Parts: sequence; structure tokens; C-alpha cells
Amino acid sequence: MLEQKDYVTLLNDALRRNETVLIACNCSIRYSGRAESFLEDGDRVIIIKSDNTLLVHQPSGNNPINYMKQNTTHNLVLAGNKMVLQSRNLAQKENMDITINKMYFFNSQKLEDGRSIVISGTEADMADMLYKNPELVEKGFMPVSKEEQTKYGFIDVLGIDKDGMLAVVECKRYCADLGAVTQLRRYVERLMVSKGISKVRGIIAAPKITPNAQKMLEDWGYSFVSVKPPKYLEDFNKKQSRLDNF
Amino acid sequence: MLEQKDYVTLLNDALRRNETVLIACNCSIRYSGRAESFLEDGDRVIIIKSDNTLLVHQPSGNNPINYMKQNTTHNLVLAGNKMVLQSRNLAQKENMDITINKMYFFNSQKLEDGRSIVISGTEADMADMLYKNPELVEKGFMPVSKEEQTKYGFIDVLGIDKDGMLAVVECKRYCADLGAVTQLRRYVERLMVSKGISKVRGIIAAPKITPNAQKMLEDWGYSFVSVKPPKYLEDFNKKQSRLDNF
DNA sequence: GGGGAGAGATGCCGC
DNA sequence: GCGGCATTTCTCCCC
Repeated sequence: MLEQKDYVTLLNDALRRNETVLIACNCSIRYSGRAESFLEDGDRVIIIKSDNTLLVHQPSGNNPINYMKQNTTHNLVLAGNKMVLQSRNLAQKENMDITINKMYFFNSQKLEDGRSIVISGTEADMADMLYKNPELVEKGFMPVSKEEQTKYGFIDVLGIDKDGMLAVVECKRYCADLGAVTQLRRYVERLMVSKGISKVRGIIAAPKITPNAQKMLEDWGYSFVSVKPPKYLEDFNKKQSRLDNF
Repeated sequence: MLEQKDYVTLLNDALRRNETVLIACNCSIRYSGRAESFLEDGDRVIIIKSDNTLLVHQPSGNNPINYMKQNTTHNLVLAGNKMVLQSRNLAQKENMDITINKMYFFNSQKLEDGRSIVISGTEADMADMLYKNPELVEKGFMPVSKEEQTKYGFIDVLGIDKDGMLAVVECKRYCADLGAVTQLRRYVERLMVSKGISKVRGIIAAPKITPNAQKMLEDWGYSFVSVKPPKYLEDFNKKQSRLDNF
């Protein structure tokens, strides 16, 4: 059975060696920085990564309940009959104190991972797809550019419609909302000014659109086209499972 | 030294008992659902929570590199000379396979935590502050409502200025951007229509504002006031440290 | 359950 | 560094 002072040595040594630390414990948490928070006693998982990122997770839920960003300094100290993990980020004026009532589990490990994730089905992939398959936007649509960073904003696809009119396409990978329409509106209005033309078309490309967004779209004379983001692996899997059936 | 089949028993039993599982391992990950992703071999931390949320963390960075939301079913199986953690969410059509090359360590623990976090310094706290201290918006400002859900949108603070004109205040806790201005514009335009009046003032209250947003604000005849979100605990800490000095 | 908007949002890219 | 914007955003609140 480890004593509190053993954990102090273990943790502080592990941090010095840039190991990744995993803790399960009962604790309370106080944070002050961009906001302020307090969390009463409960069982949580604490991770301290090799870049000194700290995450606190409750036993349920997707997101950490508290966290400190990388380059924070951590120090486990004894205070009365409890351990306190003091995390300080002087540069960002953030600090956190985790008062540990009971340590359930402690482990530290040197972890190595230089890999980057490969991801598909994003908004950029949608823009690529529409650029290569312009008929998905509408018959006669001719793409001019894609994912272009202009001073007016990041325009997913820019093109000319069958009537020779300039058209901005804004992609959304899920459901287009009011924000998507105002975003499109900004691009259209700025293009009209910068190009000195009186009409520029606005098109939202997304699987669906909220009713309010649809109404605002119509009010502004823009249009909607239903397009789903591409999923390469899904297609691959279908082929695979078909093959598996043999 | 545990064998692969021991881990299979350990993990599947732990899940059955709704324990929180902590794993450090070398693995590769394949995900297919709302998007698609693949991540080559590397060292990672895997957490499976009591609500069957799954998180995969690399040894650095704030966010999980892969995850599955709650109510996912997990099953560790043997495939050739490797273990594969199969995570399936049929309802959401999401699935993930984590191929584990080497298990560094495994722990499972029953964790209990019913506590909710108490947080302050949010946008709602800003709205409260401005409602109670209207002179922070401007001299003669009279608040009418705060954080009101209207059919025109969620308006942070609504009030009447010194000239009797209706004014919408949109709070941002950090830096107001173009989105904040278009959001304000939506509220102002809808209020003008619904109230049948020709002018409604728009005010952004935030610590700062981006140059482009400032320009758009001016173009639309709205105004900006510099306000910081309140930090109650910070005040408390200052008082505490003053007391500590005695 | 869907819509709307905040978040201690985070992260990425471009200027 | 800031600005602009996507995110497997997530989460909450309200209708």
C-alpha cells in the first residue's frame, strides 16, 4: 500500500521523465482562468500527457470536465491529510487545484506516437467532390476555384452557372443553419462589391437545411441543393462485405 | 504476464460490471460513421467510461484523436495474433475497430460521481452583469429583459437607450467576430419587422472585436462597447490572498 | 426530437 | 500572432 508521500515522488518523477500519467481518484477541483469553476468531491480519471496537457474526466460523458492546456506545470504536494495537484500556467494566467481525497489507481508510462490521423468526409472533401462533379450542384455549373482563401472569407466553391452568372457555393457537412446563410450572404455581398457586379448567386450545398435557414435563404434569393459528404471507406466497406459474402 | 485471452476476459467482464476502463497500448484505429478516419500504429491511452463512451488519446494534445459516444457496445476479440476492440453504435451507424498490437497496461475500476460543475464568467454571467449594471453598456441605458428566448432569437440583453430607442445587446465573452455581427444583425432586422419600427440599435458587448467585425459593425450602424466577463472566484481569490497576508 | 447558440470551446490554415 | 472557420464539434436550453 503506497503512502501519500510515495505518490508525490512517483508523480513528480514521472512528470520529469515526460511520461503519460493516468490516475483514478476521488477529488475536488477548483479552476481559475478564462472562467472560474468548482467541482465537489467525486470519482474521476486524470490524465497528464507528455506535453503537460491535463484532462479530468468524470465516469460518464464525452468531454473533460476540467482541463489545462499544454505547457502547464504540475506539482503534487501534501496539504494536511490530503494531496493537492497544483497546475499552473503563468503565461495564460490559468491555474487549477485538484484536491485528492483518495487515490484508487496510479500509473505512468512513456508513450510514443508520431502518427497523424487520416480523415475523410469533411467539408473540404465535399468541396472537392463538387469541384470534380459540378453537375451535383446543378446542370451547366462550371467551377472556377475551390477552398479559396480570399480577403472576403474562405469560399468553398466558386463557379459560373449555365447563364454565365457568378455563383458562390457554401458546403455544410450536416444540416445548414442560419449561420450558414449569413456566411453565404457575406461572401455574396462582398463579391458584388469587389467585382462591381449587381448580382451574384448564392448556393448552399448540404444534406439538409433548417426551416428558418430555408426561409432566410429564399428571402435573400439564394438556393439550396441537397448533397451528402463523400465517404470513401463506407464504399470500400460495402465492397468488402460483398466480397466477404462469397 | 497476462495473455491476450486474459485481457479479453478482463475487459469484457469490466464492461459488464459498468466499470471505467483505462488502457495504455500500441494500436491502429479505423473509424467509420459521420466521417471516416484511419490512424496508423502508435502508443495511445484508451478510456471506456461507465456509460460506454470511448475515448482514444494520443500522448499529446487536448482532444481525443478518436472517440465513440455513449451507448456504444464494445467487444474485445482475438483476430490472428492481435486483439481487436470492436465498438459498434448501430443506432448512429458508427463503428470503430481498434487493433491492439501491444498492451502496456490495463485497469478497470468502479467510479461514482454525481456532481455537476459550478462555473462562472460565462456569456450568461456577462448578460446578468450588464442587466444589473446598465451604465456599463452606456449612460442612460435601461434594460428590459435578459437572456430572453424570443421567436426572433435568443437575445442577451434588450433595453431602451437614453433617447428611448430599442437596443439589442449581444455579449461575447472573448473577441467578437464577424459571426457576432451577423448574429446581431439578424436580431435587429427581425425586431424591426416584428415591432414594425424603422430603427433598432445593435450593440456588441465584448472585451474586444476583430477589425473586420468592427468595420461591418460600422457599415451597419451598430456600436461596440468594451466589457469583460465577470470572474467571481477571481475576486474571491484576491480577497483570500489579502486575508492570507495578515 | 429539432432548432438555435454558447463553449474555459479546440484545431487548422493562411496572412 | 491574429483572423476566419470547420469540428465525427459537444452541450444546454427551449419550443
